[in-house]
Amino acid sequence: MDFQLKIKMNEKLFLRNPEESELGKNIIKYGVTLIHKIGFEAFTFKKLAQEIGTTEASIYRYFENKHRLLIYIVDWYWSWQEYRLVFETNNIKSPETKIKKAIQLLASKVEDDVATSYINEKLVYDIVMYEGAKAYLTKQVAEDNKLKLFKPYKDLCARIADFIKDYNPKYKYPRSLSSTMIEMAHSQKFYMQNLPSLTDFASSKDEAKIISFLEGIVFSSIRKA
Amino acid sequence: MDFQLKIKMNEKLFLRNPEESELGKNIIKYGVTLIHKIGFEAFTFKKLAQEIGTTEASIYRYFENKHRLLIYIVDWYWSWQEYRLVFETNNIKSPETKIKKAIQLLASKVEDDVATSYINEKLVYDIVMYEGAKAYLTKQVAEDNKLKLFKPYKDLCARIADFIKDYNPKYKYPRSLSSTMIEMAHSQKFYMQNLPSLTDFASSKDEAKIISFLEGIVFSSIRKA
DNA sequence: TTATAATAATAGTATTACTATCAAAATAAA
DNA sequence: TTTATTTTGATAGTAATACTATTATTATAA
Repeated sequence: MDFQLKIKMNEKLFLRNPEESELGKNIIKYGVTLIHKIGFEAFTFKKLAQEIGTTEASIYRYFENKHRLLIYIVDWYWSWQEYRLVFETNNIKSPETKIKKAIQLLASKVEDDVATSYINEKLVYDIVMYEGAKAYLTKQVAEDNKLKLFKPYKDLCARIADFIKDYNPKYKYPRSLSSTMIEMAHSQKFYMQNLPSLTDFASSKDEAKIISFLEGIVFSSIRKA
Repeated sequence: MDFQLKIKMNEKLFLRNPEESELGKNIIKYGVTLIHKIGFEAFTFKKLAQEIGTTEASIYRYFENKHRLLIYIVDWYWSWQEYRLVFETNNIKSPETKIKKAIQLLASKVEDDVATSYINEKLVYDIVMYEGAKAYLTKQVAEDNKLKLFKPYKDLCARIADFIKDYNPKYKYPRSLSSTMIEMAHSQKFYMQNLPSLTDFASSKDEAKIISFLEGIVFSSIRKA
């Protein structure tokens, strides 16, 4: 048995579908490694072209600009996480277990999944942690939103919000709690690694504590009186 | 009686102290309005110079680059919020009241305070909401942190964490809860305005709901069993 | 085999992110 | 009040960024 996960990406993200050619896949693959290495601000299509052994102009045929490529990567990540969540919670009844699974998937160290050939999930996880917010923290957020570029994030958020509603239909803020949980899974980890005094977690060994912290927040909030 | 709030800024933020000259104050004042207007990505020192009626080179004598100016503004904001918190919680005993005050200060619409002459707090609030995370989401976060550029944020976080510890000394994650609360006060508002399906808040009229949501998260987490 | 589509090679432009120099103006010290 | 010092303005210049355009070459599909 040999399965391969294929995520259908929003067509507005690209000018030419990167999945449909070697060059396209290389743009994603080396785009991920290069953004991971030098950061999104220093990242340029020229540097990426050198890395791949192609030209700037060729990359511009796939992506309008580097911001779109960032959203592509981030979208891919949220879709991937949603897929994992659906898979892992399948056949599970208990909303509590489902919520815990969600937290665990978002906050645990990512293993290099074999499900996708040319995308390194570990690196993508870091990119979302460091650069993810930059996808929407822009002046064009309204335009980009109209093109549904943030749908994967919203879908994941809605799915977890549904678990929360299942757990306690009377809780008033399921979506806000869901987005809080998702955001904090990533940013508490960023803080832990870079600004540890903003957290109660010391080394990366403290991953279990992040999970305990998030479970605490979520379940104490939605516990029925 | 006429008081004026003066915040002492970290010297590493600038090459020349902008508070000590007209030009310097204009850089801050019009820096704030211009970043608010066009966003941090599109913002350049050249455009700012045109706005002020000075030259690019003159601005570079105050700030090494636009990222430092952003941190300056963001730092000013966190210091200002901490000052307001200290002021508003003075003489209050109850940690519960103090925590509620903190939430209210962070999540409520900012009134244009007269305490500071040349800085428009309302605009700064929006800048922190839209651009604040970009201050630390960079590859140089470690370096910048060594220069103590994030101290104001950490100080505020630590202060609220202390309230939490007062409320319940046994709660295990006071700092993470504090940073969660601070972050979410801003980002739930951003979502409400731009990506409302990530929240349960509709219009900006729903500010009270954000406060109720945050209070729910915080107090249910730290309530003693 | 030819048509068509994708890529490489090259060039070019406006803007960004600075640095350098020197003169003019404002301020402080003698 | 003159002189010295500091701050600003004016101007120039550079390397890199963020693109667009053109044409030749190569791969793929009809």
